[in-house]
Amino acid sequence: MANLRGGDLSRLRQLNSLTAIRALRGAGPLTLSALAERTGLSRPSMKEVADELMELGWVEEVPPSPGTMGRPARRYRFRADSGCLVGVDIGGHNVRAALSDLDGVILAETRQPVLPDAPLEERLAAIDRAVSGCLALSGRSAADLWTVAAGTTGVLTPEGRIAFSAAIPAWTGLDLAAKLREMFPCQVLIENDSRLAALAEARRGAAQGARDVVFLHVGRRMGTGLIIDGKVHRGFGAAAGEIVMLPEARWYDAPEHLNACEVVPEGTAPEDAAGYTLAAARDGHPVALAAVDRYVDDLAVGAAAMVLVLDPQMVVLGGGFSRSADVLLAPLRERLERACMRMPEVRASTLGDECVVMGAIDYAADHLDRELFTSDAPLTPLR
Amino acid sequence: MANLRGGDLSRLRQLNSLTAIRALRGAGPLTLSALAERTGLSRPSMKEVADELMELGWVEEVPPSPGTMGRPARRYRFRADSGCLVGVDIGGHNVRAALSDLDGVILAETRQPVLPDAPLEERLAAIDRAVSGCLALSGRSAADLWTVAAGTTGVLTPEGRIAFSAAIPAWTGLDLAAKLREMFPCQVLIENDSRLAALAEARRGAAQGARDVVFLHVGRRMGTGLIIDGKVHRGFGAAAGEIVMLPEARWYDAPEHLNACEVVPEGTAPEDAAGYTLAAARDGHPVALAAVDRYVDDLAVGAAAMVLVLDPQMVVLGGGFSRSADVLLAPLRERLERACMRMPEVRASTLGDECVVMGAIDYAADHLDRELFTSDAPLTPLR
DNA sequence: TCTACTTACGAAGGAGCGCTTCATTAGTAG
DNA sequence: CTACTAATGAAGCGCTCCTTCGTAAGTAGA
Repeated sequence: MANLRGGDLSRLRQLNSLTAIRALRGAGPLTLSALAERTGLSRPSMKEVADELMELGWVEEVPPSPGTMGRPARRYRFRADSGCLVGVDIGGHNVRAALSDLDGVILAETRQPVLPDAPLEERLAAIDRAVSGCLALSGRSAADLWTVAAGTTGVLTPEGRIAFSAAIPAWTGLDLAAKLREMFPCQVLIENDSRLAALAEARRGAAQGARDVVFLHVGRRMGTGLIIDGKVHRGFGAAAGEIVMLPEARWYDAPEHLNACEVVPEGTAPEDAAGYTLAAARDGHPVALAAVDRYVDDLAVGAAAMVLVLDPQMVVLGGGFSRSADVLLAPLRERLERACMRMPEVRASTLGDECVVMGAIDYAADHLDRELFTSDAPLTPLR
Repeated sequence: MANLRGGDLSRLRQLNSLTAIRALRGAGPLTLSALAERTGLSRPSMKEVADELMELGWVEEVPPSPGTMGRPARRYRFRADSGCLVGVDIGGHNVRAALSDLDGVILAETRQPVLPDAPLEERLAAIDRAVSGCLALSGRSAADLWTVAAGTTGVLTPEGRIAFSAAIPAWTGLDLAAKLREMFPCQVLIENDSRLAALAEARRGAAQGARDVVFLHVGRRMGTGLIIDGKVHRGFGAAAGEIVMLPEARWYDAPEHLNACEVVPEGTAPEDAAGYTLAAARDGHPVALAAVDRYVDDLAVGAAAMVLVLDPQMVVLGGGFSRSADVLLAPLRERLERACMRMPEVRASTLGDECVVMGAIDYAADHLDRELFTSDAPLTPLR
């Protein structure tokens, strides 16, 4: 029962303009005839719409494709380059950023290392450098920025404050949304990093095409992201997916099975320990295999809870340990098979370390689409 | 990226007609001027739309309201009576049905007792009697039926077959959707009963207005229903909410704590046992209180899992035991408070035994709305 | 009962948008 | 150079909504 407003002829024109933009975004440059066919409009009407969109700067003409029969047709394309979106992944050890055009096509990526216990200002400066780097690499300026979407570890509030972050001590309590709004003169969105990773996997990664996805971040810390009906599910208080808090789900201490294994050399840094165990398990070392078994036993409990609650089409394994998915997937599948009502597909992440920035870009693009296609306001001129 | 079709003037008229219907459904009979103001159309245009809707039978005129200044204004109302929806709750011991108009306003209700181990044909006959009864009570005929929505216990397939039902042995394997389609010459929808109860609570019960709701059916069997973003969440394989299958969630055997309590008199039928324990607990009987404590301990584990995964705005306690919500709510809240990241509101069901039929009606009404307001087909004449 | 006031009705005229039709134009193929 | 193909551009039509204005049908007060 959303919209009670009727419309007049300008509303119809607006609808048709948006339909044309949608068609162009979906299928590259199109001729007038192709556009008319796709939208169901007549050619003359389509022409008028296209002229108006050119006038406003949303669309531009490209040279006709040569070598066709008959008179060469005008071709139009959506000006995805008339603005840009930035995705930021603010992690403990790195700040990553990516810049894309309005279609979400990545144009530049940067990474800025930062220490987990670095003071607040230092991390914010790293964010600034990462974004500036992307702008420089792609030859854009801050004025071209339409949206900055940031993903970070920790529990967020619906307004974009950091309620708590174990990985980044200086982060807890920060009003990140406000800080970023000071830094960037554009729309700013904040989300949890696992949720953005889940979105990226659902849009361009292992779970492409699935509407309901459970993303499991397996690493030194456990995290999850839910995609429900194609959208990020954040929950009423932006606290969805925190099953790690439930002792009975056995997630909190699960990574210890890998860290405390005796195949790990004496004096290994805690963040590297699990890697040894997973590598040894791959080589068939029985002690390591037993540790992995205990780890997956625990992992499967929380995972089964999520699968039973949501019945997703797919489960995607991401995060640091998912580099060893070959060791983890089979036993995880086996345990889920036993526990679940209907077994979902279980896959390893295909996007790796860029998962979160990609998800941030997709999140920003989604937001833009919603603004564009659900608003009642007429299209505004660009530039 | 749903709709790539543009539209001509008839599409605009269609949009405005639907907007008018929506406005009329939302706010009773309206005068032309009021309608015009709400929809943003001019009065003359509104008149034309209204004339067309009257012609098609979707709208009719009602006598002007007397005692107003100025010339009396024509008033129009949506003809919610031009069709009807039926909701059916197929339980172990009863088949309930309710009939509503197209706005979901209940016009008749019936109940048909049936034995849990009754053969298939007998239960189907009870469904037929329950629905016929509603039609008779409201003076309608089967030809007025637009949609029949049925909720039943058990695990369903996405197509409306019964994959498994513990409560109704004869039910397992049945293609219920097909059977009901044979019986009723209209749209037929099948859903799990707990999901429909959840929908009813979210629309007209304890969780009114909440977009994300976890409904817990507590009784001799445990069940859940999820409302996410205002819609029933069924999952990819229609198996969402089956957390009772997970041993670590401690739901499966939870009711035993109440059944096996020593305050239950010797020889009590198993379905009545828990009632004694809950009643004794209300009276402060220490043994019963201890049993309730153990029960809620278990209940809270699965509930916390769902809350942590989804972060709903509200948790609603329904099902047979929710009649003793006064005994259960406080301890459940206390345990959730400890386990959860963000504490949702926890309330008792306000709809009681009619929960499922109401939910079925709401489900049918939702389906109708989607068909009406998202289709590209022009409005068809009624009658 | 009559008059003033209020509010809705209905008809007329105009503007915007999309449609169809048809002669024209700019290419390729032989 | 000619035939063929496919897009272009202009003209005319019909529909939907808009604004404006005189008229009609009630109530309130003298």
